[in-house]
This record gives sequence, structure tokens and C-alpha cells, in this order.
Amino acid sequence: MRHRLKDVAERAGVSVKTVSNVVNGYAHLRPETRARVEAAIAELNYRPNLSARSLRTGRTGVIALAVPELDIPYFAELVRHVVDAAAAHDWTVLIDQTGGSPDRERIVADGVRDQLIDGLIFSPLALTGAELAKRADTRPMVLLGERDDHGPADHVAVDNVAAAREITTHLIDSGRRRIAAIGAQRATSGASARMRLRGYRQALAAAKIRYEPRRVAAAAHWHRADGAAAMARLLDAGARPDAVFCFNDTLALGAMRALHEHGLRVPDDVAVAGFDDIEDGRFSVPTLTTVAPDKAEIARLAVELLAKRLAPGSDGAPAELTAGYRVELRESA
Amino acid sequence: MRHRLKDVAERAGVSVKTVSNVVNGYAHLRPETRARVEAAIAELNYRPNLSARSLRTGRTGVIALAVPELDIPYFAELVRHVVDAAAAHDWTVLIDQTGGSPDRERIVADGVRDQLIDGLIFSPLALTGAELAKRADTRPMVLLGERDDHGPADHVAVDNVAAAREITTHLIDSGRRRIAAIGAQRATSGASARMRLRGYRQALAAAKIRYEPRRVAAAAHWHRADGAAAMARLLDAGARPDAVFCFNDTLALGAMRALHEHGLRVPDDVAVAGFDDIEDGRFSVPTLTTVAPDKAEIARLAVELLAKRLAPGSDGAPAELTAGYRVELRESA
DNA sequence: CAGACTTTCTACAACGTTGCATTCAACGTT
DNA sequence: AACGTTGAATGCAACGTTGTAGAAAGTCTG
Repeated sequence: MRHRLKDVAERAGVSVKTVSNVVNGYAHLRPETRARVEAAIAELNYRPNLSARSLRTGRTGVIALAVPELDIPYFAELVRHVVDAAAAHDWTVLIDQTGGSPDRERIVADGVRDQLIDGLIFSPLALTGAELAKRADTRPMVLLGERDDHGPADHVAVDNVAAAREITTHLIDSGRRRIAAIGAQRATSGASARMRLRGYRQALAAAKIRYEPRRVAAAAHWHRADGAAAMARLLDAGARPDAVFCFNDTLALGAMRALHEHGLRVPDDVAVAGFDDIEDGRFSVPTLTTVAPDKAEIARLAVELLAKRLAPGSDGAPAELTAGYRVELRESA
Repeated sequence: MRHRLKDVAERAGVSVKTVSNVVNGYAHLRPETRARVEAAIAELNYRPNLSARSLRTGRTGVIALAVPELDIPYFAELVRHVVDAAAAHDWTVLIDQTGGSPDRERIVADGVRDQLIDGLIFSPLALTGAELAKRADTRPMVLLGERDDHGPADHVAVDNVAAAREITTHLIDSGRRRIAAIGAQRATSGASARMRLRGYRQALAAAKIRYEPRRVAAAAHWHRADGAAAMARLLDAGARPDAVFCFNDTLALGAMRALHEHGLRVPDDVAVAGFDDIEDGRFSVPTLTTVAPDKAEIARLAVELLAKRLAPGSDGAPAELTAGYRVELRESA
């Protein structure tokens, strides 16, 4: 049995509006009235009808988070942090998976659920800034992840070039010279790949090591299987690397698997470094040296940007915020 | 600029209700009227206000899925399948993380969001059937995962006892005799742990191998770290196992890590088997032998049960459905 | 050709909530 | 004593949708 404001009002002997005021924490209420209403609410186990409230206020209390895939550990971990950060604003998070497909991403940006959500946190893979700019939805959007174009919306990222440079430099400092890279992408959409590749090249250049394109392997997706396949290709092509920087951790785990199958030891024969600091890398054999983006900070910043846009009288240019990272040295490099 | 039925109606020169009828696919409409309305809808890019619709109909088109943790790969993969299965019913999925804590689980069962969702798919860790029975929410609920009590709600699970027995038997058949188990739980809530332990003991009994409690290690949580710690305890206590059945894959990955640190080879010195068939296990070194529950089937059955409950005139006793599984033999055992 | 039925469309009320305007009483100021 | 201010509570309308009832026009039945 579901109760309404009216039922509570009758039980407490006050008007409907007074109950509403109690529920919403209105200031000017006699303590005694408030107590009586609260008692009635408790007795009836009253809970506001969120549909009616949204209809009236235009707010739903729900934000959407759209990521490529939930079973990519990095995104699963990110989701967790966003849910936690949103809870601080009393928001519920609705999760969308785009699979990284342009069609699904366009649908998300155009707001399939624009009537259901107050705002969107979006980690696009395929869509470019230009496409995102002409989206039909009017709700605020915060973008996550690397973009080389300064987009039309608020944006949170880590400094990928610096992070990639730093971890590649670590490989160089530990004596490696034939350093491969796995995860390059040609698509216009592969901003993360481009920035991490740039950092890798900067590190090589700084150490006066010649950049060799044949040591760079592409990976259309960044799953374990792609990492394993790319590593196998590098080895079979005779690239003979003594280290490999993988553009994310799942690629790195796949690469380590392929190295193992080729009878090579990590890190003795080939050092391996990743990016993302997913949980798996802390327990793999060997444990994985990686860049650890501050996922909690990314989530917090994104949610706060959204809150700012939703606050009355918000406007101004899109914000570009940078979250921190650490290089985690473990066994693999 | 957001448009309403009224705007479309004015543009098409019909009543508001006629537009509503077009949107909802009402049968008795002149094709020409329908076309005119559809044109107006397209021109204005009209989209129904879901809050108003829910207020009117009592349905939101959103179902909730509550799992312990998203960054446990098994649940991340399950979420993906549930989202896919729900899409077939035009449902949006809202995801809740309980962390396995009784308080959070009670809140979920009692329906924090009961006004926002049509139904709930719930994978509880802590709550017992009795507690779930007296929940305050009135929306239909489908339970996932193992329970030894036949609960108060529809329920989907795989036959854990049989699966555990089968994979343990595989360890025995490959010549192992000192078979340890990792993941036991004393809490009344640990139904999965109890059923997997039962299957393990049945397999030992069938092979006339004595059950040795000192070869069974508890794990409060089923993370990699717990698996590593439990394995280390077994080894340090001199249990000298030649195989270990871990009650899930993350425990197994942690256990393999600990074996590695103790200088033991998998599977040569110790065979390792897991449960869940998470992606990581297909690329670990060595790859992980495991029980692969049919996650897609679990998700599909759960969503269909919910659909059945939401259909008009549904009633009857809770359903108990069983999803299939396979034993995946890989390198670790 | 009267009556019943069907097709197509419409008017109205309601779903439960909150913003706004208002009332009434108590209090403080001149 | 008259006036303005503040506190506490209320009444009404509106948010955008759909179910119900029904009107108007056309079609079928005997």
C-alpha cells in the first residue's frame, strides 16, 4: 500500500503543503508541527513519488554515466567511484554502455534518456568534438578521457602525454633500448592512443633513442586478446623488443601472456608497462608496472562539474580540468 | 527547447489525445492523420516526458540491478548481460552497489528507489531469505545467486553443488589427492560458499578421499588479495596441497600469485581451479581452469521472470530457475 | 430505413508533487 | 493605537501525460 502526501496530511491534521514543507526541510515550521508530521510519515512509511516530483520540478535526481564497456576493468572501477561521488549529491547513477560504437554514442549524446536524467557524464570513444557539439540534448554533459580538440563541454582528463612520457622514461632509465609500444590507433577517435604515443616518442627523443615505427603495434580494441595478438605480431616480425609500453593494462596483461607463450620472461627478457592501474595488475604474475590515474579524483571532478552546471545561473566557457596520476613501479618493469 | 504533446497537437491540427494515441500506437487512426502527426513529431523533435508518463501510468520503464560490487569482474560481466537482456524489453537498467553490507542490502530490498523502478534484480550476499521476505517494497524482485532456503521471490541460479563436484572430480581424475579449498565462509549468508564446499566434499567422498578441514581456508571476501592470503596461510601451515579449488576466479588468481611467490609452479606442483569464468582467467599465466556459468542465460531468465511478474494478472508461487554451466579446462589444472 | 455497430477523434479529469500568493496571528516600532 | 514585519500554515494551480467516456460520422444488418 502506497501513501501520498494527502494521507500523511490527514493523519497529522495539517495541509498537504505543510507535509511537503516538512519533507523538503522548509525552515518556518513549529517544531511541534514538524514532529507530528514526521511521526505520521514514519507510521505510514511514506516515500515521495519521484515521478510526480520530477514532473513538477523538472529534476529527476538521476545522472547518466555512459562508458564504452563495463567489463573493461578500468571503466568498472571508474563507475564505482562515480557512483560514490554522486551519492554525495544524493544522485542516482544510471549506466549506459555504448560499446564504443558511433551509433550508440550518438544516441547517448542526443539524449535517449534526456527526460529521465539531469545530466550526463560521458566517456566517448568514437565521437569527435565537432559531432558532440551539435548534439540535440540540452542537459549538461561532462566528458571524460582524452581529447585533442577542446570540446564543447566540460571535460576531465589526466595529462596522458606526461604520464606516458614518464613511464617510458622509467623503462629507458632501467637500461632498456628496444622499447616497443602496443595500442596505436589510426582512427580520428583514438585520442588516448595518440597522446600516449606522443608521450612515448617524447621520452625516446629525450634519450636520443631513434623512434622505430616497426616497434609500434596497433590494437583496434584494448582487450587482453588484442594485447596478446599485438605482442605476438611484434615478436614474429623480429622486432626483438627488450621492453614494451602498452597503452592500457589489459593490453599489457595480454602481452605478458603472449611473451610467456613465446618462452620469454618478464621482466628479465622483456619489461612490460601498462596504463590504468586496474586491480588485476596488482596480482598478476609478475605484478604490473603501470600509470595509476586518480580515478576517485576524476569521478569527483566530473560530478562536481555537473553539479555546477545544474546550479542556478551557471554559464561560461567549458571547463578543462586535469586529474592527477602516479607511476606505480612493480615487478614487470 | 522542449516540446509537449500540446505543441505537436497544435502543429498537426489535432487534439492532444490524438497525438498521444499516435505515440502509443493506437489502432484506430486514419493513416493520413497518423502521417500528419508523425510529421509534426519529427519536425519538433518531440520526445515524451517520462516523468509525466510514469506519474500517469505508474510505470517507469526502469529496472534496478543490485550487485555487491561492480569491480568484481563476475558482476561486471553479469551487468552487461542484464543490460542487454533488458534492452529487449525496452527497459533501462539502474545499477546499485551494495558492497555486500547488510545495511545497504536492506535499503535496496526495501526499495530506496521503489518510486523510480518497476522491478528489481538482486544479488544479495548478506540477507537471508527470512529477511528478504519481510521487505517493505511492493515491486517484483528476482533473486540471483545461491540460496539454500527457498526464498520469498523468484530466483535464478546455477547448480553450484553439481558444478563444484564436477570440477573437483576433474582435479581428482588428473591424479591429485591433497586437494585444498579456498573461500569457505561461516556466515549464515555464505550460501555460495556452503554449496561449493558441499560439492567439493561430495567429490572427495565419491573418490574415497578423506576430507581434511585443515585443507579448507576461509576467505571473508572473495577478492584477489583474500585468495593470496588464504593460499599463503595454507602453505605456511604445512597443508602441502597438490591442488586447490578456489570458490571463485579472483580467489584463484590471488592464490596463483601466492603460489608463485612461494616458488611453486602451477599446475606442475599445485593445480588450481576457479569458478565464474571471468575474462582475466583466459589470459592469466597460466590460464585458469574454471566453472563457466552461463551468464547470458542467467540474465535472460532473470529479466523474463521480471517481465512475467509485471504482466497483468501475474501471481503464483515464486519460480526457481536453473541456468546452465560448463567446466572450462585450461592450463592451471 | 431504423437501429446497432464501428471508426475516428475529442474533452475532461486525474496521477502526486511543489511554487506562488495569501491568510492569520503574534510581535516590534513609532 | 496604528502600522509594518515576521512566522506559520494553507489553498490553488500547474507540471505533461493517459484512461474513460463519449461525440460525430460512416457502415452494416435485417
